[in-house]
Amino acid sequence: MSMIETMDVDVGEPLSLHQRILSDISERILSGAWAPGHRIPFEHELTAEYKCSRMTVNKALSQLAKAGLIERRRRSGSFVRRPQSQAAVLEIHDIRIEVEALGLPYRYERVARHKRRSSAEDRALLELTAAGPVLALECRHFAGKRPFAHEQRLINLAAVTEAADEEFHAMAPGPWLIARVPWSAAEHRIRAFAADKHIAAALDIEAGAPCLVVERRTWSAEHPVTHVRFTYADESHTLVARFTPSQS
Amino acid sequence: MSMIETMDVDVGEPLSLHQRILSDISERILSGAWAPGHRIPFEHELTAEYKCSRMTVNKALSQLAKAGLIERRRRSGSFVRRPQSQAAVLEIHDIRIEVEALGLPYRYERVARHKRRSSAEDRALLELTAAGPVLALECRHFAGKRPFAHEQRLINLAAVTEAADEEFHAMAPGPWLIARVPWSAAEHRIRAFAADKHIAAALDIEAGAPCLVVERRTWSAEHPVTHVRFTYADESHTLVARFTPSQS
DNA sequence: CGTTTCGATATGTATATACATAATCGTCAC
DNA sequence: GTGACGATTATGTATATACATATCGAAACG
Repeated sequence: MSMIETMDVDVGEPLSLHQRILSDISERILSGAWAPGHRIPFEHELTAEYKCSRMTVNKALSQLAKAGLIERRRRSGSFVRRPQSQAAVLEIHDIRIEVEALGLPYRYERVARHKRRSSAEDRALLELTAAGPVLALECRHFAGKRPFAHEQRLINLAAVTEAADEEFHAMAPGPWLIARVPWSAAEHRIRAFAADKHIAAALDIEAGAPCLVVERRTWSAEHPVTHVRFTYADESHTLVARFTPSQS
Repeated sequence: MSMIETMDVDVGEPLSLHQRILSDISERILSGAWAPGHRIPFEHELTAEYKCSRMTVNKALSQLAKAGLIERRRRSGSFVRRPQSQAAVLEIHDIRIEVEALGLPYRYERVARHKRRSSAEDRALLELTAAGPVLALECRHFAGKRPFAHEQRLINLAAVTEAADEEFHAMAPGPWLIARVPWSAAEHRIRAFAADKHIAAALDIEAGAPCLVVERRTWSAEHPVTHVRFTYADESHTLVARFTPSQS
């Protein structure tokens, strides 16, 4: 307990053994040391290398397999996989958060609200099969004095009955829904769009200006909940999606 | 073995026990039966319910925790978490695949190729700190007779030396790189853009038309590899991102 | 009354073990 | 040669067990 502290092992945090195996192997794969197709050591070899039981190694390798980094074949071993499709994680934040991240004051405004029996168009947007009551909303989100985004939303009242009595004067429908309805699936469509007259007026931009449009459909346990279309005013507004191979 | 087959249990595939626990619980959470904040049964209770060992239950719950559906607290139990940020998975396919999925013949064309010492702009795009050789490429991707996408790419030759001698006449740089360089991280930026003269000419569209632009930066084990900007011609071109809570 | 200590409890991690399952290899009979 | 078949091998799944660790709550104590 004197000078032996000079060991150059960087302890950092005390990683659990199975996490150490996991990060060891993913690093070797991602650095290219183990190229795609390479057979990684058998469980019993790793058992020896890390001096642990097969269960621990197995848990780590199973996780790597689930993350898509390796492929496991019985009797043959485990092999480094080539990433097939570039999948990136797109974080879609609440607009208030986005605006406040820019350091600007956020303001919300409800433009219109209609309760109606779903039209054919409504049903197409919500992917509803049967007719039923829906709530149609139109809102604006401001960053400082300027309109930041325009929101057109449909809520399936059969799935969210409490929404029928909500005016959405003070609270935006997004956060309101998130707080109430557990959502099990969502689909986003992203595209470029030339502002039409209505949108241009609402966002105080020129007609024909390119806008980023994000449409989201949300389900809660098989039931369509809501469809929303956000149109962003700022031409330079960007969405960011990252891919970093799943670690733990 | 006669009429007892009328049991309304849908067997489907023989799920492993721990997968059954997993999907059971996630369904109860996503359907709202167990609301956010609800304490789910203790491991020893689930052990009794499913008549299995604690290890099996533990494995399933740990997975749910990693997927972010529940939060585990020692001594207190496991609780349903409120989804905090909407994260969706964006699949970014190779353009050839995208075009062929539309049922159209795909064609690739290299427009320009320059090898040069990196400019300040190049370094900014690649997030390079030091100067070094880069390869700048400009390409077009066709769907049938019409231009589908325009590609502007920079390759960091310090990281991918073999690219220096490649002409990219027949093969697009995307698949070429994928086949050679293991990438460990990628960042995508998505935005709407009004076509300038150069892009409009390359894509055979009108100047000022709204285009979807996807920029991707790729790293391989800490080294910047490539930066690419795709500009899509078709105004109705959409990216799709899905979120479905991680199952297995 | 406040603080400290300690036991109970639920999860976290690892082991040794067992048997199932899939795939490959070698052998042997035809 | 070749086709069938059993042995071998690596992974897949589950169990019982053990001990570590964080934390809550209640009893003990100043």
